[in-house]
Amino acid sequence: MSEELEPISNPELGSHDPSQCDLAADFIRGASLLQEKWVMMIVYSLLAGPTGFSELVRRGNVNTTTMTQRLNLLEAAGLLVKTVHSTMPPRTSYELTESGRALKPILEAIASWSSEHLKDVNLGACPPTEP
Amino acid sequence: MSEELEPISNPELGSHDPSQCDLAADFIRGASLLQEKWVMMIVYSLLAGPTGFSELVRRGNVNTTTMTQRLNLLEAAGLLVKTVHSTMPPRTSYELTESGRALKPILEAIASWSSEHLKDVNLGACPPTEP
DNA sequence: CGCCTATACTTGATTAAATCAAGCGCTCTA
DNA sequence: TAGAGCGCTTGATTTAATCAAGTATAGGCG
Repeated sequence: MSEELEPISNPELGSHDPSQCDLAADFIRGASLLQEKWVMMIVYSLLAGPTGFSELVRRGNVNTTTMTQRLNLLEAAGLLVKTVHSTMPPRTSYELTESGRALKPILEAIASWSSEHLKDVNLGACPPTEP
Repeated sequence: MSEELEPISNPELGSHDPSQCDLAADFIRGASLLQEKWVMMIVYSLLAGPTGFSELVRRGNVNTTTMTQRLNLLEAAGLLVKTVHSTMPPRTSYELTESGRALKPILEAIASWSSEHLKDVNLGACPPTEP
């Protein structure tokens, strides 16, 4: 099973200067990855430390099919590494690489941005999900 | 037509401490919005200044249906304002609010992060899209 | 020992979302 | 006056996410 990530759009976003294309292209590469559903959530969750598959599924309330796919994608992109501890009671753990950990300030910035600018836009996330 | 944004997951992402719930909840609110397809691209594009509908469609290579939906969502979230200049040669422009402009450092951080950590992961974005 | 639960997935069916294709009212340019 | 462009909307199609179920096996429990 191979996961492919296709770029989200053509290059010219704001700057039409070809010398600036790299900047826009960099942004597109990063944004294309981060805007994939669950990606930021998974990375955020892994900031706390290495985690197993089922634990990730439980935390994010993601179904296993999608989680497998996203983890493969993130591994291919070099954001995390999968370590198989034992094959047959399946016991795996996922851990961020340096690239993954480098996203920490960005994710924190998103959190503080939304606390400042998204106060009223409530989606009803926090309190009740488990009894 | 009303756009609804539903939260992407349950709360406990890394911290199980209820006093930290707000931090995680803030992150989820922000990430749920930003990971919507095209959202970051649109904001990035609008950083250059107010832009019309068709221009945004051309820049991002997004189809009009999705663009309308995303713009409504972003307007509802308070990231941009729509200004109708004339009703009947339809001339509208979309402009970032302060909330939207506050995302600039975050988007720039994403660009520089991917230039440092995503070099090899090439998606074939930049050069050819239009003949 | 045999029963039960848990892990890390895969496979196939269903549902939700994004994209394509086309069109509308209107005005400005050629 | 014919054609192109603007800012959308509607309906059909393609693509992606989610649900439901199953697999092999280790370890705890009575």
